[in-house]
Amino acid sequence: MARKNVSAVSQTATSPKRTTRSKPEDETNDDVLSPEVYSFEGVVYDTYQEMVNAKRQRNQQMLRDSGLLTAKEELIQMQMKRKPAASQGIKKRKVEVTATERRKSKRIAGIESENIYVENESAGRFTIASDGNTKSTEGDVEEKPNVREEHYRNRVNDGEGLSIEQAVKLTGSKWVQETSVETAINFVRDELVHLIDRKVANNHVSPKSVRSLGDDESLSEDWLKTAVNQLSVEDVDKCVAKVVPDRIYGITVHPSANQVIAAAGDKSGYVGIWNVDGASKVNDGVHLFKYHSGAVSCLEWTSSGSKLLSGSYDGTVRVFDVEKESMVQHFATVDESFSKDHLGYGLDTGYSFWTQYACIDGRFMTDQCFFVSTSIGTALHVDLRSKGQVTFNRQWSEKKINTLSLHPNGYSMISGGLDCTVKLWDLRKLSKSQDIPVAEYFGGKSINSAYFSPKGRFVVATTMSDKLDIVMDFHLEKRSSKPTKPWKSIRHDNKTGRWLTTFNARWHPSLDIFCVGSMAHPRRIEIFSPDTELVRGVSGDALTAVASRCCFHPSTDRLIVVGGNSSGRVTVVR
DNA sequence: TGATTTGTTAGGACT
DNA sequence: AGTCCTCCACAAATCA
Repeated sequence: MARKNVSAVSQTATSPKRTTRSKPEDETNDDVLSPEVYSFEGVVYDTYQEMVNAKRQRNQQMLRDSGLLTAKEELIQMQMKRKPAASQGIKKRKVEVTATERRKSKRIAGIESENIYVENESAGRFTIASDGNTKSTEGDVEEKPNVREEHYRNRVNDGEGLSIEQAVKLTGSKWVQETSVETAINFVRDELVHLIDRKVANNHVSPKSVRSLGDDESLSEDWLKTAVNQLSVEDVDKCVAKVVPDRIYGITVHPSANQVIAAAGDKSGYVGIWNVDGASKVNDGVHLFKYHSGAVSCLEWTSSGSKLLSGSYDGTVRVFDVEKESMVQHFATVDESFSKDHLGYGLDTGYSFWTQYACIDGRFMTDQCFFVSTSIGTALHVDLRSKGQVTFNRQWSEKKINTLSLHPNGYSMISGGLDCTVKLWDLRKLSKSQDIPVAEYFGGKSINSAYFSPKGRFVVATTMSDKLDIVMDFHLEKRSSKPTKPWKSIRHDNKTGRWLTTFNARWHPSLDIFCVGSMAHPRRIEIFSPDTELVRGVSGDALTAVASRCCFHPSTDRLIVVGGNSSGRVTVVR
């Protein structure tokens, strides 16, 4: 029907050339506005309908050619074919269902409950306030639940150290198995203790990973490229384990050169340690503890590997001392109802206060000095060595500070948080009045995290404006009116939504590469190097969920990355 | 102005 | 296979 019109190249759909021709009989419309020639892409059609059909065909073809349809299909397939979650790791104990009768509400019947308390009711029903006020946020709940609140802010205790047995038992009947306490104690005594680097612990020698900085010829760019390209996550049975019950907020790897011991902290205060290659007949290598009552956002081993520091939203910093077999409380924020002698006295300002971040002060080879940031924009330094005191407590922001990072020079520190800026501070020049940052980097939106690279050349900031911003030599910035510009800005979807822990790009402890989770399909963990073009997204059968928090093993002989997801599973990439 | 609500988002547990 | 639950994440819009 269609005639090829060779001379119609100039005829476009927007400027049809009008010519007269005889109308088909069925077309009775004499309206001058109706086009008399139905031309589309150089082809003249007899009827309007034919032209429309041709146009539709063209559009269909365009859609097919674009690959959108197959991409859509693949996406659907991907979601349909979603693999079941890896079963290795902690398991809920099966609760025998013996009840044959339907449960009746004692509350509705008006019967007082005895010895029952709300341990952790989901939000929207009961909010258990820290100061002992129990407020129901829903109007239909008239009776207040019988809440047992033995400890300040619902913490696990009032500050005493916990034994391994206690920490295991606190995980609750849901998770504790008959052999849990025994296997955990054995793991600490037979494995963890032997992984402590005595030279580092006793002689204050820098750990191996730091010592090999830059001088090692084997760490060439080629080596790095090969190592990164060799990373994989394929074996579901070996690479993934459920380590904690809830969403992972904090993750780290033990610094031992030969073993992979991953530790993860979750939203509700659990800490799980996974001896990745240490599965036995009685235990699959995962040991679960609970010694916090709020999200464990930070986990960090001392460089000798003898202590695991944990910072939690519950306002406490604890240290799992492998040799003492104890989870010792190092720091706890309290309000003014406490004694003034209490370390952390008066810091807790109530409702909207919590401790967001904690990290070891890298200047000293000890867990006794650490930094803490808070939801109200303050940054603290605690030194337990001499008098055991808060060395400084500075208001560095109007809003929450998500991370702190100290430059290897020992005095340049950056803070990043909801005020959308990465601020540079000089710890030698903290004024008596209000601190003014040396420099500021504006990230557009909130800063999820900002860290100095191991040698301090770069800062990588993960921002809510969907970028990974790399700033070079930020610590050298001087006070000036010029805003700091990023050296590189990598587009990166950081919209994790409220069910997923936010992304934090984190450096290798001694190499200039960093890892970060990703929303991309298939799920992957990304590795970037700022000064080379090295970029890799590692995906594989074992990586089925978004790894919100990732970190590198300190080894420079081989690369190992661990990632934690929103169901408490840890994935090992190596 | 501060307070409150809503949109976004993924994964597993349960029925 | 489908429904429910998560709800100290943050941004933007709307309310008081």
